[in-house]
Formats: sequence, C-alpha cells, structure tokens
Amino acid sequence: MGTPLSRDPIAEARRNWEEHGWADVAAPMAAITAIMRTQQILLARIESTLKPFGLTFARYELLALLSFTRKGSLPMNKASALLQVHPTSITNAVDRLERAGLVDRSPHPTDGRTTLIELTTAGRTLAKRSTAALNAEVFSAPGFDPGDVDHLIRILGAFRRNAGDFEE
Amino acid sequence: MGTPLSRDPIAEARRNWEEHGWADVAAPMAAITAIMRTQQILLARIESTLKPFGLTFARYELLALLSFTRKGSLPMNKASALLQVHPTSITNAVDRLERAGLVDRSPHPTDGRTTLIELTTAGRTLAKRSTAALNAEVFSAPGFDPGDVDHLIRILGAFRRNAGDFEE
DNA sequence: TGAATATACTAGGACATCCAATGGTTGGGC
DNA sequence: GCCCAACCATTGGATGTCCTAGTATATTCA
Repeated sequence: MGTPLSRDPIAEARRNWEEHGWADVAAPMAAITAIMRTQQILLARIESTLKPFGLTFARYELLALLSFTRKGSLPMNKASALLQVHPTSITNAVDRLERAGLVDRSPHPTDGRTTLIELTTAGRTLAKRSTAALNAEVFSAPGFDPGDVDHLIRILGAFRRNAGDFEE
Repeated sequence: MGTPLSRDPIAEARRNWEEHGWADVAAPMAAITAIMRTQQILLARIESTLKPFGLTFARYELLALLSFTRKGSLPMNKASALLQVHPTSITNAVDRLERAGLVDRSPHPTDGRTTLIELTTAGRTLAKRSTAALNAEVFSAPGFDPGDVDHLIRILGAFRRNAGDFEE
C-alpha cells in the first residue's frame, strides 16, 4: 500500500490518546489497533499465496476443515460453528466451491433440514497442495520471534476463552 | 453466531497440523489463526458500539484521524497512507461521510490533483462522542490481562516493523 | 518547451461479511 | 396425532476491501 512511514502510526495514535486525557485506555487502544493491522498484513500474505490456486482464505478454511474430517463431509451448520462465521458466509463459500468442482452438496440422510458438504477428489487434492503452499510461504516464516509465538497463543487463547469462543 | 464450543477450535487445528507431519509450522499457524479470530471478535465489539452513531469502524477511523489534525483537514492520499488502506477505500468512506454531512471535500490550494477532506462541525462533534463511547465500552475493558497488553504492543510492533509498516 | 513519466482520485467489478426476512423441516408438549 | 416453537439454509440488501483501468494534473528531462 505504499512506502514505509517514518513513524509508527499506532504509537502516534497512542500519543494522541494520552494528550487528550485518555491515558488510562491508551495502551489497550494501541494493542487493539495493532491486532487489526497485523491481521490485515497476515491476511494479505495468505490471500496472495492462495491466489494461484483460485482460492480465497474463506474458501480455503472450509476446504481445509473438510479435509480433516474422517469422511470429508460436514453439515453446513457444523461448518458455520467450527469456523465461527455466519451461516450466510458458508452458503456463499459453498456456492463458489461447488461451482469450481471442489465440493458437492448432498441431503442429510436423516434430517431434512440440513445439507452436507462433501469434498470431491479435486477438492481434496487442492486442499493438500494449497496447505503445503501456506506452510512453505507463510507459516514457516511468520515474522514473529520464535519465543513470541507461544506468548501470542497463550494471550490470545485466554482472550478468546474470555470472549466466549469456547469453554474448558 | 452461536454457543461456545466445547473445545478450542484453534487448538484442534494445531493438533491436526501436528498429526499430518507439519509440526514445525503448527505453532505459527495457530498464532496466526488466533490473530484472525481475535480481530473478528474485537471488530464486532467496535462495530456494535459505533452502530448507534451511524458509523462503521472504517468511517470512524477516518473521522478520528481528521479530528487529531490541527486544521481538521487532510489530503486523501495522506489519509490512505496513515490508515494504511487502499485509496479506493478512502474514496468510499469519504463518499458516505460526506453524504452524512460529517466531512466536506475541497480542492487543494496548490496541487490540482489532490482533494482535501475537511471535518464539519457535526463531524467533529460525532468524533468526540463516538471516541468516548469506544473508550468506555471497548478499550477500558478489552478482555486482556493488563500485563499482556504491553506484551502484545511489543510483539505486534516488532512484527509490523518487520513487515515494512514503518521504520526506525 | 514538449513529451514521457509519476501522482491523485474515481469508476466498475469481484469477493466476503453481516443483518433481516423467507420457506421448509423437526420434534416436544398437549 | 397435531401444532407451534426452534432450527436450517437461502435470498436480497448494505458495507468494506482490493483490483484494474481511466481521467486529470504535476513533474522531470531531453
């Protein structure tokens, strides 16, 4: 999106907060803004790696999830819950994956309300290849200090549990 | 989006990675996925707080940025650089803010190519009120352990500098 | 000075996400 | 056995982001 800035814009924002009398919330504001920006950078890298495969991150996530199930199939509402996105996003993703021949829709054998998503052979192959690409190009050199990775997992895990993502 | 899951889906994904022989990248994968999910949760909170003001996060960011400048005005390309989003996203946001009477567009006095975004009185007022709401409802109780906030700022700051966001 | 290049904004298209509303399907309570 | 609340997937509309041009203005340099 352009050349590097001479100063960290988030540190700048933090200073603005402190100067306006909001010093008590300046640090959390900076942390939250940093998460927003970090997500943006990581998403761009992932999308760039997936582009040659004709996949977006949303569609990749669904494909990968299916590839990890025993039968390569999953009810749509289950996918929605596990990926933690709205049912409409699943509908959208399945529409496109189906049109690309990577998954099929089939009726649930006993519950007439639910639809099963099934991985095709082409879908399973693409899941493998795109995962290998992500591992090689993104996850193997994420840009974090190795020691920081565990910190992040712990801090964000606590946050997500706190936010009601999961229990335990 | 539903009820809490019984197990952490990201820890689950990490196990899948390890079982498939990708143990060397399983931890970074988990960290990156956790950042994605955390951003999603935080964004939802922010949007929910801004909704009563008729603002989205993208429009709020622009409004807040303008409110911190001396004159309450900024060239569009400057806004694009500081917020680190595509120029077209700025065009889109200014279109809507202008329609809402919160900003005005005016020609740059010396450079005929650039357009200045100017905060209106209504825009300045709304920036103040919506910032107060965010401080009260989101930033004052972010859901992180207080000690973790500084960790996050440091880890993500290093990552962003590494990614070329800024220098120094 | 005049052509080539660089910069700034906008227009249109693709994709993802959320929300609200709709139409089937199930299953528990009476 | 029947009815209605709960559940499931889809559709349509609004918003945001990025990409690919396209138009206009500035700047550079031969």
